Amino acid sequence: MARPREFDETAAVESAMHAFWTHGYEATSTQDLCAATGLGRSSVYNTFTSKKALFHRTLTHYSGQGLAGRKAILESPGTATERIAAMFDALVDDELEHGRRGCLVVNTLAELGTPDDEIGEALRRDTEKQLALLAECAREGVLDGSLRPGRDPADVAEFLLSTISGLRVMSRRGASGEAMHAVADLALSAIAR
Amino acid sequence: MARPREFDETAAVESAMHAFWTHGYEATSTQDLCAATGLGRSSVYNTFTSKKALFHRTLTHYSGQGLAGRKAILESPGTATERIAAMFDALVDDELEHGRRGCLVVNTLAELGTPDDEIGEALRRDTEKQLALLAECAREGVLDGSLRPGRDPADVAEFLLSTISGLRVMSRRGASGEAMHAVADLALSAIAR
DNA sequence: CGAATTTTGTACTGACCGATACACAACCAA
DNA sequence: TTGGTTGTGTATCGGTCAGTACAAAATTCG
Repeated sequence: MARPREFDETAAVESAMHAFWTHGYEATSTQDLCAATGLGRSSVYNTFTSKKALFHRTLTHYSGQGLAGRKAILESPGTATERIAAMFDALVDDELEHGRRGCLVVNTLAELGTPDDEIGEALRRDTEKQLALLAECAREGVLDGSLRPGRDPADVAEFLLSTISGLRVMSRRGASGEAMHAVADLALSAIAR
Repeated sequence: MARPREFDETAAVESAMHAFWTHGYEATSTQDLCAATGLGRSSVYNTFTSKKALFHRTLTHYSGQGLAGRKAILESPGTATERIAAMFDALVDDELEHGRRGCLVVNTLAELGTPDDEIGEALRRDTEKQLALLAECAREGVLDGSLRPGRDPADVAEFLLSTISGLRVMSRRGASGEAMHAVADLALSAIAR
């Protein structure tokens, strides 16, 4: 072995993540990334190869964290309806507390679409996992009687993810917490028993 | 007077609009705009002042067109529920036909947030007008009996706009037409009698 | 201690960015 | 025809972009 790193790689990824999150992919320059992480250019390129590779790293980190948090909420005790309501509450709270950054995945989808590269693949994978998580919850809701039966759980999952995306966009445009809660409540009323 | 323009200004705005729409604000260079419009740099800058000014022009053009189309649908004959369903159908058809560009306003909100300048103002104004249109429809729906009463029309409008945004993001990530229709149907079921 | 290996800081690369300068072309009014 | 005015094409501006070259610094192992 040789000279050791003078920084924490995960911390650097998180700093870069916030830079990309608030300013978007294109508008975040490599200089911005150096400033955000506190690293020199050499360290950034030596560790992360390229801007795009660092963004990909950032995206998978974000996705992993987000999915873990959502999974924790959707697999907590209570009826499926209660858990979905808690998920919406957490989303709104998060937006109000952290300055309406929206969702990195949604922001990236809107800015870049679904590119035919590893970025697009990361976006697709995140979407699939979110849908799987939500569909499972929809199935449980029918069993525990808190969700209306008769709908395809996959459709319910798509509806919930669409509502989540809608709320993220709402937050991005500065909508009030009350308005966001009202939207979540209406969405819930479409599927709750 | 002097030498006349050799191009149609509105056509140039529409060409620029499609460039911004598909690639985003930052990723569209002034060279791209010249190529898309067929104009030289001089003509672009002489006519539109700057990239940002052209984008603003593009955004207001988009907003005006979009609002006019939506207004035509939401003020057509039929119950409010039928008209809202027609609006969703038109949105899904539009996305399937035109290559999943999403909505320029949603894409811009996600990429730039709500900046404290004329761009942000244009985004806010579009949102306000969309909400006003949808709220009026929600009010009519209660009167004609096709929408469930008891909800604040402003909340219903926020819910519908959120669903629209969600569908636009869905389209951007490549969701199927069936999935989008299912989401629209579920959203409608939350507010229809 | 020194040889090998990796990180770090500084300087730099060519390419492209948005925007401009300016000569010239094209038109109208007189 | 001529002078005034505006549009267009070409060349170019300084600045910033993502990425790299390379030497000095810092560590482990022999």
